[in-house]
Amino acid sequence: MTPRDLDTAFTDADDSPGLLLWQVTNRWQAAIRLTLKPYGLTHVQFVLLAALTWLGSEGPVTQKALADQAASDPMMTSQVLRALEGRGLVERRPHPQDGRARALAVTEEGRALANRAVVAVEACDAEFFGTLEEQTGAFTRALRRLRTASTQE
Amino acid sequence: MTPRDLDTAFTDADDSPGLLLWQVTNRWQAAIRLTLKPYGLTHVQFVLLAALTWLGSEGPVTQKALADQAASDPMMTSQVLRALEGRGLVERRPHPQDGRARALAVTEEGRALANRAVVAVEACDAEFFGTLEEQTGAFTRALRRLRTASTQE
DNA sequence: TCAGAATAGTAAGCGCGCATACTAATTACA
DNA sequence: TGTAATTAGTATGCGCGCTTACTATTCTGA
Repeated sequence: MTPRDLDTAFTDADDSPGLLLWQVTNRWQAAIRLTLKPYGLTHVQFVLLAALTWLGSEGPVTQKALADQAASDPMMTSQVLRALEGRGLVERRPHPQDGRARALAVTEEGRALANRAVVAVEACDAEFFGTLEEQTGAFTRALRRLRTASTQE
Repeated sequence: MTPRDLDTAFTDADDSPGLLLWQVTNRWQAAIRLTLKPYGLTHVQFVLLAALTWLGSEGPVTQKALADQAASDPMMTSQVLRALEGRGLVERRPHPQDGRARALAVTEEGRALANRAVVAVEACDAEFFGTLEEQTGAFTRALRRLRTASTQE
């Protein structure tokens, strides 16, 4: 197929890294959604729960700190954490030092769920990116470079 | 930082290709959104308008055919095309052969807008993926492989 | 000390991506 | 030919990603 009415530099839409990135991410999201369905978690819920579990339950973690760690925006973080709190997976106490902030903590149930779900997610990722074989490292490195580059702008 | 309470295979979250893919795509979407703002187009609107312009205005193009070409889902396609029709960028006539379908056509104004916007989008992509330099080809190939692999499942 | 700037968190709202369900028209097949 | 299966398109609804605007609290510096 040849474009007649569109002045594009690409012969085929399959050569556009942007479009491909978009399509691949949509498919990856669908795979993750399917994987997490048995655990009753959405992707963002899983990411925040896992990140909070990662950060540990000793020091008081604010929503801002969690959002930074998970690269999630503050609004989404606030909304999802309240949902997780409603399910008893997370606690949101007032922060001892900062009156504006929340002191987050994973419950025992939340930690257990995170650890069960993370196994499934990593298996899903391994399957999804498995087709890259020995090029997985280069692909991951490229993604890391793109992320930091677009942050600097 | 070391995970104490999460049993993960990754030392750092930056090693997960899935998380990186998600973050990079979010930043790319933000860049595209900013680029298309002066043209009054969202990303999906641009993709569908450009794809329809690409397909040409001679034969009757159905929404299904356009959705397949653009890898957009039928619901989104329907909704966005009605918005584009409201702005006079697209026409949605009844299909001459198939009573269920719509015969899509770009208006002159729509074609002109698509051609102006595509320049900006390709410049945005060039800037965004420019940091990959000579590895851009390998990156694009990896994305293409991931897309087809996840389709087969 | 105290007024202004910065920060943590939330409300409301918009467009996207997708799932489910439905209507109307077409196609396939017995 | 007539009925079943398929297909094009749309309504509804949910969660995501983000923007704007707002409150309450903390920090900063004259």
